[in-house]
Amino acid sequence: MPELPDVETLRRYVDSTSLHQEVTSVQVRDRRILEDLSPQVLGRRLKGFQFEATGRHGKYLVIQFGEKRWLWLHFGMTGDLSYFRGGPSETEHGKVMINFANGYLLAYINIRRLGKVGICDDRDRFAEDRGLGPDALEIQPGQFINRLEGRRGMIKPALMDQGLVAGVGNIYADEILFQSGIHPRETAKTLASPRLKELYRVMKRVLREAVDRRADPKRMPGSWLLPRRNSEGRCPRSHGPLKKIKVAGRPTYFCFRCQRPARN
DNA sequence: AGTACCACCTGACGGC
DNA sequence: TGCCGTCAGGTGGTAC
Repeated sequence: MPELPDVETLRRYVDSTSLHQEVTSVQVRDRRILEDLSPQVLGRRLKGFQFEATGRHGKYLVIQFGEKRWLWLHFGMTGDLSYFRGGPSETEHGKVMINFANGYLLAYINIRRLGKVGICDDRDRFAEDRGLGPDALEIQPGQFINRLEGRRGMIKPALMDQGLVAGVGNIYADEILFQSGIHPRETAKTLASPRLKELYRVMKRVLREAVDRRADPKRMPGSWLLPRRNSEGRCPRSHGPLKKIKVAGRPTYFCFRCQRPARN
């Protein structure tokens, strides 16, 4: 799941469920999820504190629990959160369970365990320390164009490069390129600045609309690629069959009519 | 600088 | 039914 719109949806979920209640204990079912942190230290740091505020940078969710105390979560490909009343045993794939004084708990779920959870004390340096570029919903057009133009590589991997722009993953990269009419293998260098500006606008619009729809594929507009992103899918504009290729090792869907590769 | 490939993981699915 | 290969919305490392 978790690209920017999914993580933003999870952030709002935490806001609406888990703030301003005392943490009574923490269980860690799989310590490999923790980055440079033992379950004991995590429990000790959180116990007695309350979650006060949330933030997000790209695909990272951060939760403040004190002055200069932040819990950060990355969800990998299969991460999720669930807030419920009951015992931690009720979530088979819950890897980190945070128990609150009201008897509810917030479970960090991750089937494939390709995610990480950690603690940091400097929110302002978080993105920099992890080598993340500006958040895709915060980045300014000039910044975006500067970061992409002149690159010799393909546009799709550039769009997904978290060091350039943070938040776009495989699914939304396909959507953004589709709506921009850009072939995923096009080199960034061949995209003149007006086209990059258009790409920027489409990126923002797609991500905002996806957030508005709570990142739920069933809610996405019929004009989007996302709901048809499978081997039988057809382009919502040209009605031609979607092509499936690998770009930078990732499955990539596009419409060969609407997304013509530029001939240099 | 860019690319290709591997590794980390588990579960779902199609083919035989 | 059951086994097996392949694939999946992420990232980091390595080698060319």
